[in-house]
Amino acid sequence: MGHSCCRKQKVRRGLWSPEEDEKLINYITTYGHGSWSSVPKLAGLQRCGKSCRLRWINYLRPDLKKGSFSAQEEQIIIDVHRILGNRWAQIAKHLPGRTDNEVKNFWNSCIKKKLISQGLDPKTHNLIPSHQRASNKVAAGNMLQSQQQPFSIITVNLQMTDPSMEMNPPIITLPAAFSPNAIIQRPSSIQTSSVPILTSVDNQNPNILWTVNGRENSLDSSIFPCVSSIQNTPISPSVTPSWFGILDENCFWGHNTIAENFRAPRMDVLQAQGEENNQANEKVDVAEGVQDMDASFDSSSFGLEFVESTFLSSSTCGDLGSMDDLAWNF
DNA sequence: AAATACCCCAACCGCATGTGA
DNA sequence: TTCACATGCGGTTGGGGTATT
Repeated sequence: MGHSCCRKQKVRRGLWSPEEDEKLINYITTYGHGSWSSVPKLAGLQRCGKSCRLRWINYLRPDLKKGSFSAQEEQIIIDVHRILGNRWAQIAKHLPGRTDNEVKNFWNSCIKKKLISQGLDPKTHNLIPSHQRASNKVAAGNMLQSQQQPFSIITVNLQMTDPSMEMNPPIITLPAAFSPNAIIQRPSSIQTSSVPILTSVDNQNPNILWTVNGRENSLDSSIFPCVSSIQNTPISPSVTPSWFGILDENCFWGHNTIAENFRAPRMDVLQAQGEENNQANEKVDVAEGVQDMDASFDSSSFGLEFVESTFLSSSTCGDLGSMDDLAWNF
């Protein structure tokens, strides 16, 4: 089969020779790549444009970082992958000099195994239950620990204090005691895109605005002029979320202090479901929502900009000099 | 020393999306 | 609006190197 660009002429395949590399480097450094499809002809290469592009991006580019990944880079990959899943190109953007292919290979050859050896599911980053680790089987119908906990109802109450709300997203503060299985209600008047960040709760240190992966971000609340609040009815006050955000139009998601992801559907969604089911079934729906978290994580369509902003804020903690990294591009 | 298994990673493949005629 | 082509992305493959038997 081959690429459409390869059918027109005979093309070489396989590993690149030093001579081919030299030709490509000479051409691109002199003329730039312009249209990749015309590069091989102009550079005197019997390769397809796609192959040239890949070779340049993954290997020949002068700004590439050579050598093995540092521990810090590895941690960044793990952190971003936890949020974005297998979006290698997005992950690589957080690692200057690294390519998506390189990150992907490193993940598949090293990190994946490391996580598994630590008892973590490399897809979800959740702890693999011991019985699954032993048998590598998922018992149908089994519920995670977090799913078995009771849930409470939380109402997000945003107070718009700034007319430039859309440009300055609000902080949402959480009550000290907050159940990770809470149902969170967002006022329908608030668009998802305008609520990009939610703050965390730390019972021990109320001054911390939010934390990710146990790291603290001492962000100045003045950055986010809009103030809001959440009221809830805690049932499981011993567990507080370390962070959470918006998954999509229908639900929130987050991560709690017992290292379990949770997902909370919107109240109005639940109510719609409740018209068909009785109250008992509604609780099951919530549990299933949490269970679906793992499956939906990779393919979810929540705002990447938000996620990246959140990640950058966390990964650069202690290095928060550049607040540009925290820009909200909504 | 030879055969085999395993691992890493460069490169390829197919699909999705973007762009311009 | 449609079509063709270019580009970008993630999954997969296969060759070469290394470890093990």
